[in-house]
Amino acid sequence: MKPVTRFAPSPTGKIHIGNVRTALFNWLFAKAGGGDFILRFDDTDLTRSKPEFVEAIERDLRWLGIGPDRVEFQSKRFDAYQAAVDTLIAAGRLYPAYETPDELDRRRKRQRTRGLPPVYDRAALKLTGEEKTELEAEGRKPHWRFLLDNHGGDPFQPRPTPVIWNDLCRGEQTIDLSAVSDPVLVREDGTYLYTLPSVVDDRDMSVTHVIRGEDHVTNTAVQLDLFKALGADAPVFAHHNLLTLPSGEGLSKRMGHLSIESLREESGLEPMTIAVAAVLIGTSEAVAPYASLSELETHFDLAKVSRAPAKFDPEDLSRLNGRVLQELTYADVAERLEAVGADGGEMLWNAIRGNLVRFADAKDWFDVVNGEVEAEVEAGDAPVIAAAVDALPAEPWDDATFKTLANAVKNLTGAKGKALFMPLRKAITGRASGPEMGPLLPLIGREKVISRLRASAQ
RNA sequence: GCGCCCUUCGUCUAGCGGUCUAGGACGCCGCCCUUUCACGGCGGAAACACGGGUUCGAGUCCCGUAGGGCGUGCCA
Repeated sequence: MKPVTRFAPSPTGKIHIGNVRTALFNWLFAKAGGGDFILRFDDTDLTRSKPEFVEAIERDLRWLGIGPDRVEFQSKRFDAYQAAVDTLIAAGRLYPAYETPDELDRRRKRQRTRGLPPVYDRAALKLTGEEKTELEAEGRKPHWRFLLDNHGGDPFQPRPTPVIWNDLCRGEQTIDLSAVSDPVLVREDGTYLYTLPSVVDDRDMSVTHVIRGEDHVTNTAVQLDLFKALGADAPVFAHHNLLTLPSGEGLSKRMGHLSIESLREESGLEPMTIAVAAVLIGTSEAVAPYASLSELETHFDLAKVSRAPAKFDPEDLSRLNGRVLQELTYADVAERLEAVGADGGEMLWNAIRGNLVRFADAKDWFDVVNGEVEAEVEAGDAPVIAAAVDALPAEPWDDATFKTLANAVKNLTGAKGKALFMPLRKAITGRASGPEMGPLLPLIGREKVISRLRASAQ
């Protein structure tokens, strides 16, 4: 059976590398199995969900190369959720409760101070018909809780109720449902809470594999019970470890400069840099500069994901980016170079790609080769530069011309090593560091070289 | 507080009782290449959280301690 996976962000903000980890795990898993990837917007919270975040998330994913096979919106599926609610009520698995959030909060605190797990005591289950009528007469509206399976025990004396599944990342998992509160599925106002739409959608959309962060493991136990209550086959689950910053804090804390949007636009990183880091950190695979998602796919394996949280240092991203850039061929980047006015041909790309940290740096080198440069040379450099003017060979030039020039200057001035090369590099490129001079020199051409040397010899 | 998970070089990790004088990757350091900086090539330093068991033998199994993550919501 072809796998069907989904990524279900709520469009209430921008996504970061942790979200991309989940999205890519799902996308890669689906593609590796020849299946489909669904982008499903969890926009049941109509007030917090914003169309601009829908767009931003789609844009970020598209930029990364993650094309969804289907896009779904939970806000369009309320009928299906209501049908599930009716089914559950008819089955006696959904019951009305009337406590206010304040009451529940106080109750939890009391349990906690007594050293008890803060599990809902199912008091609402004891309400008689008259009591409910009375409460509603007072204007109270119920919220609805899903009655978790107890293995047939007394609901007020829950027995240990292990829910067991084989997790593709974590191996066999066991969660005791008797330590979990009956989850609220429907609010007073009739809106649905995460758990219900998630399960109903996974069922209706034939999702075969749910791959998500380990913060969902308890949810999975509950959802497995809900699948069963709805008479649906449950998908296979996988819970990957979470990424943290070097300080140990979660990624969402510093969303500002770590959103995908900012990594793309402010930091100027390559999509594959983000993808490789997002997928491979926290696994036993080495983080390596793969050139495409399909190449990444061959190194991706849920079983290689660690069970411990992994530290991720944003500082490492720019170095990785340089390695990614270095792997790109002229054919890979020709269009992009053209678009930013930095297309100096294959020779130039090959000359500079080993020295780029960000793609935008290519434009700088294009300008070094084709535009004007301003050199900062020291007084002591003048003799070497002056000698270079005299020694400049006639064209045609090739990669060896710089060596010829350097030797000639060496003979004229006696300068050697750094004292020979740095003045020439600085005068000709306006930079103290950069790609090898050999390939660069013929690209700049004699005319520009000589005028730059003259300008610096002053 | 309670529950679940986790703890090997700076970081990500391999290791599933003897083959571990603990392997790889990134980073770091050095050397080479380059008569330059960088790129590249080669090499080096660098770790089993702690304490008890079990065993002929423990990084590997068990218990405890410490530390970390997650959960414990009418958030997702």
